[in-house]
Amino acid sequence: MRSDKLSLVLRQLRDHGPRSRARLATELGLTRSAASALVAELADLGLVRAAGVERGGMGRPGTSVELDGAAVCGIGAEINVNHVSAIALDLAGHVVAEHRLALDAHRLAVDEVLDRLVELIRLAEADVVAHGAVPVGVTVGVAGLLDRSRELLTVGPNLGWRDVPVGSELRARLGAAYPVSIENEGNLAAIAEAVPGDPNRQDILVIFGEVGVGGGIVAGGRLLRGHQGYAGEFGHMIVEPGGRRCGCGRIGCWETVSGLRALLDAAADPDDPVRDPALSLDDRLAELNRRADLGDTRTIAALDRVGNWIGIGAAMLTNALNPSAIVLSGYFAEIGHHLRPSIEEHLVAGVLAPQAGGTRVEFSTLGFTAAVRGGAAVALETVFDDPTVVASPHAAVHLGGAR
Amino acid sequence: MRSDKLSLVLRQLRDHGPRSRARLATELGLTRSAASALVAELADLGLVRAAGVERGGMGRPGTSVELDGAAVCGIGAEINVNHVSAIALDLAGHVVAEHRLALDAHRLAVDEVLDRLVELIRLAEADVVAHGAVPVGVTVGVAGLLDRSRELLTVGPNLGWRDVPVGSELRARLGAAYPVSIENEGNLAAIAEAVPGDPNRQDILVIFGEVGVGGGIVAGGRLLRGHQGYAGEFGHMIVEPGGRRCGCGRIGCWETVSGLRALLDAAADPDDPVRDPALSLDDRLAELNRRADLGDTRTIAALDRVGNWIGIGAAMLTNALNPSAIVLSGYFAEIGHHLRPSIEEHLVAGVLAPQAGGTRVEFSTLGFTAAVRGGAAVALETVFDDPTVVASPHAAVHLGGAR
DNA sequence: CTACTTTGTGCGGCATCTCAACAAATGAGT
DNA sequence: ACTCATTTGTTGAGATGCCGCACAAAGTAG
Repeated sequence: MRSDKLSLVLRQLRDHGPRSRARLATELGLTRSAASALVAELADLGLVRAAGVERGGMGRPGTSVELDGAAVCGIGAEINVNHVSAIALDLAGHVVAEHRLALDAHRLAVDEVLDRLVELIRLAEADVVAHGAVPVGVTVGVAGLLDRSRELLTVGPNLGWRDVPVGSELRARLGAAYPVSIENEGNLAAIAEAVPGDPNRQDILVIFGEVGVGGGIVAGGRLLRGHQGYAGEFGHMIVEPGGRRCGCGRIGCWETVSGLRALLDAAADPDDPVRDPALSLDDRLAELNRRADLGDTRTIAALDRVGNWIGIGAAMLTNALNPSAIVLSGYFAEIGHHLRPSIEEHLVAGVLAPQAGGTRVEFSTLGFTAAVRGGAAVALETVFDDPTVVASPHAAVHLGGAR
Repeated sequence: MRSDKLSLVLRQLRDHGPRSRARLATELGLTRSAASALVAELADLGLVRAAGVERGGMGRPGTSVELDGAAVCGIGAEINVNHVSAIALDLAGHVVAEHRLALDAHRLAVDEVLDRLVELIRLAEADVVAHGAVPVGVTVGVAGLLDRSRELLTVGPNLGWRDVPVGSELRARLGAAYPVSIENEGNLAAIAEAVPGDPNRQDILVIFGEVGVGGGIVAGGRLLRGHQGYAGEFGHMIVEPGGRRCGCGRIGCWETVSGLRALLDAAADPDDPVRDPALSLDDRLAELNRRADLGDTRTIAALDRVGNWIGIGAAMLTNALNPSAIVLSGYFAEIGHHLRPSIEEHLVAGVLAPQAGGTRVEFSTLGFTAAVRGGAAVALETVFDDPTVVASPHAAVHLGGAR
């Protein structure tokens, strides 16, 4: 009831920016009195504040109201092959804390990886509390298949994990009352790219490339999880029957022709220094960019080849989903400049709708923080769903769990 | 406000069947008094009625309440290459009227096709009124791409139509106040297969095969339309680069290997009687079924080949969307018995998630009424969104438009 | 300086939900 | 057979929250 309308107002401010009470009223179909009362309550909760005046032609100018992010934070975390990390975002999306630890998930025991992750979450939480904000929950992204309940990691090929009850393990470490949720990494990256309120970011397809290729689908502003939660495994669509063998055991998976390994195999001989495992991913990609910029034909051909395959796969998905944008993330973003022409060519060629249905090819600017940002956004969603949680005893439980 | 809770109760009855007021209250988080009042109001509107007693262990047994479909009807209609048709479904999903007219949309002018369709809609409407029900709107399915507003048919390759403002044309014929909406045919077929309340029918993929192959996606119980409304064009995913030329001008589209023409080309020589255009589609498929049952190797090989390709495409879509079921509709359903093994084989082989993510292969039982049923369901959704529309003056306008 | 427009707030009224009490209808126990 | 516990459905009192309206405040247009 009340919380429903509060939610409406808070979302309107998030999605469309600062505006006056009167404008909120007309846009949301409320009376000005109701809008005033709701804004007053949100102000009491510390979620909105005054933001100057709104001059708009004749009549008395309105006093603008805007989101006040400082009161609450959501925490996002990630378990990946080479690192664990955590981030805290306030309600307005500003970074309040960021922690990252490099490790080799393959070599360490599952328990140890989870312990390290929880340490980072605790650090982020301490930062949030020091910042004077209330942490409202944590969402952890995992590189693997999570079943419908999103508590059990069925299989994480790159981590080398199988049937790990990530949810209960984390709950045991963080406290049972602490709001913890688990989500696929690609799905979180997709959420991070979907900007609330932007009509061009409500139906998007995020393709995340590293060694593997994954991603997520946002449709109508909502994450598409599928029946069991396995949606978004684009990397294992079979696009080249009779092609190369994939790490998953199949032949011709999309990631065998568009993943990082495919690019390196095509661009460099086994003894090429760019393939030295000691080099960081960023350095390798910078070197490939440099070679392509200098006009090295082999590098350019390799980038074109990968771009072509990305375009072919993207076109299939676009026929099925008609997104407003395809956002390429992970390593794709680093070499986006050289990929764009070949991707767009195959996209336009392969999509039935004229002009490829208006789908634009974009490259993520979030780097490797995409998943954790998405996680924090998921945690914050509880506040937008019911703004009163900030004041409820539940919030005190969170702080209790943090100690 | 009120209509919101009424909507909640009405949907609960639709989704989970008859139940007592007390049960509605606990399931929906209301008090028994509120549930009683809401049920009384729905009964006044003629949307629910008593339905015997509900015995459940100790205590006083409850008086069950169920949906009363008879008061309102939604109308679905369809413009296809060989026919136009209309159907009327009451709130409980029962068929109240059904009309169909064979025609050749290619040879007739656009205006004439629309005139014929409107005649069928008027007939269905008259049946509804004679049945004592109120028609709440009509949704028309069209075999082609409809842009975001779903008023303009951008391109309908099989109809031979381009840039036809179907929405305004129908509104001009039916009356401006009459609630008309337009939707892609495959999308409506998908809605028809998604049964409200059934957890195994909330995330489904419908693949509709005739000469062309199309379909629709239902995710989380809601139709996925995509940014411009072009989602579900599975038939033009390019699965066989260097393969056969498609009617859309591209090469290797999925429908070139799984559409009706691909099956007939593989199963029969050009002079085979099964390819006689005078034969109905049903008769041709019955003949192919007969040959396969008798063990004709060429027919079986052709069916296997089509099944393999369907399985390959279905696997790609399943990796992306993880549906609970893939529903094969149109001509696929008629020969489903012979397609299933090869489809399932390729589905399990091509999907990353264990056991193909639990996705089941199913065949539609709705025949060629799928799209119109989906259209009627869309029209009825306005009643579930706000049950008070039945009593509002708006409903009177509908009747006025029908005269 | 006046007329007009628009914003934000305060107050009575209405609709709707909750809470508590009660009668009705059944099963369980003696 | 009778009583008691349990659950249902209804009723009335009270609380909550939104709407409609009136009014002061703060600007623009002429």
